[in-house]
Amino acid sequence: MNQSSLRSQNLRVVARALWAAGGGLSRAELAAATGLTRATVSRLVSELLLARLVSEGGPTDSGQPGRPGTPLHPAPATVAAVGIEINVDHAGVRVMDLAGTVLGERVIVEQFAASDPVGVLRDVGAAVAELVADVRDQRRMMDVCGASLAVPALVSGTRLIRLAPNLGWHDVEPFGLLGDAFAALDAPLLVENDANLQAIAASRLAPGRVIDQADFLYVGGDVGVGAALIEGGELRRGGRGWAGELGHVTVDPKGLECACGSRGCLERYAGRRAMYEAAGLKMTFGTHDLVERLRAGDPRAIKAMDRAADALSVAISSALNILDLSKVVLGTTLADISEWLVPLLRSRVPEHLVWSQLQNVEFDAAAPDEMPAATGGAYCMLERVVNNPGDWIIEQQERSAALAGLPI
Amino acid sequence: MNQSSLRSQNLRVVARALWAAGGGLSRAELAAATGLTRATVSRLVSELLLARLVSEGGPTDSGQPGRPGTPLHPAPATVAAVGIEINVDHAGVRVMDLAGTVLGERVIVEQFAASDPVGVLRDVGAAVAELVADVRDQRRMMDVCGASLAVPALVSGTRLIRLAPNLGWHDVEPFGLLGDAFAALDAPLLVENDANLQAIAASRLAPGRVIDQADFLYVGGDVGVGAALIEGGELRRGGRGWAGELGHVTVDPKGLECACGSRGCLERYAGRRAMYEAAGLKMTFGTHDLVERLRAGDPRAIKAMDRAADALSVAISSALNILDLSKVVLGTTLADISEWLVPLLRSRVPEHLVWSQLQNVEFDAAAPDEMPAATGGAYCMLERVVNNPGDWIIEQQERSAALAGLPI
DNA sequence: AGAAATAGTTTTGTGAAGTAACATAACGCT
DNA sequence: AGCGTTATGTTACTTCACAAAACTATTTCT
Repeated sequence: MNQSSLRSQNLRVVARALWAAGGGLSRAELAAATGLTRATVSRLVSELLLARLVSEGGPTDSGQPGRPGTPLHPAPATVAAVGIEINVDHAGVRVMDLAGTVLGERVIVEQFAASDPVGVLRDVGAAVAELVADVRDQRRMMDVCGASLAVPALVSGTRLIRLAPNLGWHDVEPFGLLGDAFAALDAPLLVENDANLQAIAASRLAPGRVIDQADFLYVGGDVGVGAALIEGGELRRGGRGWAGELGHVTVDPKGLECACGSRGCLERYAGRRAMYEAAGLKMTFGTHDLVERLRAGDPRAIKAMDRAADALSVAISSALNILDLSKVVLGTTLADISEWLVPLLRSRVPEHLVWSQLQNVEFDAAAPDEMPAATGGAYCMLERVVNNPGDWIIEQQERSAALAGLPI
Repeated sequence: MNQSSLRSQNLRVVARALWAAGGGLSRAELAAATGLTRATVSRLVSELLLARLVSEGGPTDSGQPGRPGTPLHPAPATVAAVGIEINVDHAGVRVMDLAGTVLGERVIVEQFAASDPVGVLRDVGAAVAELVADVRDQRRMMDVCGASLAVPALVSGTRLIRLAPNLGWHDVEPFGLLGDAFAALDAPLLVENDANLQAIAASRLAPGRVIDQADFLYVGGDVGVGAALIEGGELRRGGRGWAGELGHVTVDPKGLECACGSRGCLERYAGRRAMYEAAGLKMTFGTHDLVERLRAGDPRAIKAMDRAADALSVAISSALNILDLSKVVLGTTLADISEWLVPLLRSRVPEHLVWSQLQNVEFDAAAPDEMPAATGGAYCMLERVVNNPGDWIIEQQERSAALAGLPI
């Protein structure tokens, strides 16, 4: 470490403090929050202002004596990220700025099961480029700091989709397939498992603004069951990013056969397809049908849900025993039926826990969001900037230097 | 962060680089390894030499032209840590220096099941003080930088034993019970679950010297089954330090009843007690009897082991799916029978894994060690010094100032 | 013996944050 | 309105850690 890394470290500390508070802090308040002196904070803030990552608010009437501070905020609509999600029954794109404001979005309801990745990604890439152009037209100017692509898949590194059984994709490298218009954005792309990004969305109110006690197991269900681990507000990806594969945890070694070759996988009981089959329903977009049946008290639906709860209890308790977590957040399909599911889990999960005498388990449903994985992905890319403002500033300087070097 | 934290950060970087290499690096080599300049490394090393954390070796005949470098080593026998472990059938104490050399040890073979924590801890504390005094007599001088106490228990924070079913202890705070002679050492005490510390021992060759690819699930068996997670050479403790409770993961929801109140817990099949019962053996110290029967090809023993392997396959695969780990290290009891166990696990575990097509699972037995948890605990306390040499130096200065202020 | 090569030290320079004083801008009292 | 009080933000100067470069020391090779 040298002095310049000290500087960028403090730049980061200041930025994180401002984002964590959701903005509205003055320089003096930031100094108090970070332990740095007002002079140092002033200098760092002026750099963030120059880079247009932060903007100054109007003076506030505090009612206190003394010179009022100028509140600072994450800069609106100057730097933005694109979140993309592709799932079995829909795709979605969302553009979000550093403040967490959604600048624009598109949803495409369509079946992507057994689809052709080349065509799908080309269309999605074009839609992204169009959406970004629209947003840029409306607002004055906007830098795209990154894009994320959420897929129900095992992803290798941050680029390669190894296996997406429910889409019928394997070994797809999306970056090249999103097309020239997307490439022209010149934004880094993060390819990531959808449950991982949904979990990030569930742990934050806005980019860099982690909710209290953000240590939980996220369980999101769709056709399959995906899970992810949040510890201290951070996603635990595991070595290859495949952590949280709860869907194929064995809940009954003598149970139902699964497409994966094993027996008694959680997915065969608590996946959306499994529950719909057990409830005698036809698969459609969303969970409207199942919720309606449950609300009506349909015995087959209730039985399907009960069986799912049993399986989930075993798998979730295993995860909690292994990970030492005491909070579970349900997302997507499972959030939709949480009204019925959570009471069952609340009574059944502790039966399997070593420490149920010492600590309660908390169950929660994630806030409703049409495209939680796109949201989480956008958070990720925005936080790359907030967590490394120094790198972003240098990158931008290089970019504008390159532009100046190549006159139009 | 300020300049002094920059300094201590670099002190740490240098110390970690030296320890990671196992010593023997010259200042110039350290500079190359850390990216700092030779001048800076020189200054930092002189500080470490002054604090007696590092010592200079004799000149080496490299055969290369140019002035030969002076190799630096972790200082032997100047700073040491005490590792203590208490388990069902034995207790052990080990004193280890910064180089990883065992300066002295004691083993007490005795039954501690349903024991009185007050008496046990008093005796152990006295044994520790005696051992340290012995070592100090032999060597010139020695600072004790910390002590660790490993117990088969759920530990809260780093002090309180909440629940140790197999010892019959609950809500014990060991620090005060280890006695005045122990307190006179004036060393911080870390109380920790035994499997956690065994896993640390399994991930290192010496203090601060992490083995390659130190990402694994450690599974250690004794009366119960304990597990722990090592990721990137670091222990993942979970929020309360209870991570890795594999022993009570449900491997069969309709299985055998367990003392914990649940059914089909792993421990009921793969714990030492369960295996001994199934093999028709009487519990004794160690696993000698079981190993002998297995070697002789006794069918009951083989069947017991096979049933354990089945249960372990389910629990381990759940853990690997959830954590995205692809390596398992077996310790203690399970390491003793790994010759028979590992081939079974190698074929059965992948059946339950989502990514078994994409990645192999590696199984290993931990290196034999009479008291792995004491070793791991000593590593922990020694690494506190290596990872924060600046803090240690300040602490020592304060200590000697206090001594000077209170003349004998 | 002298050149080349490498190790470690010394000196000087740079840059980041701390310190302290000051300018600025509000409130409140007389 | 005028003045003191209080808090914010800025400026000039100091401190300190690391970088750069020159220098000394010690070895091998020719």
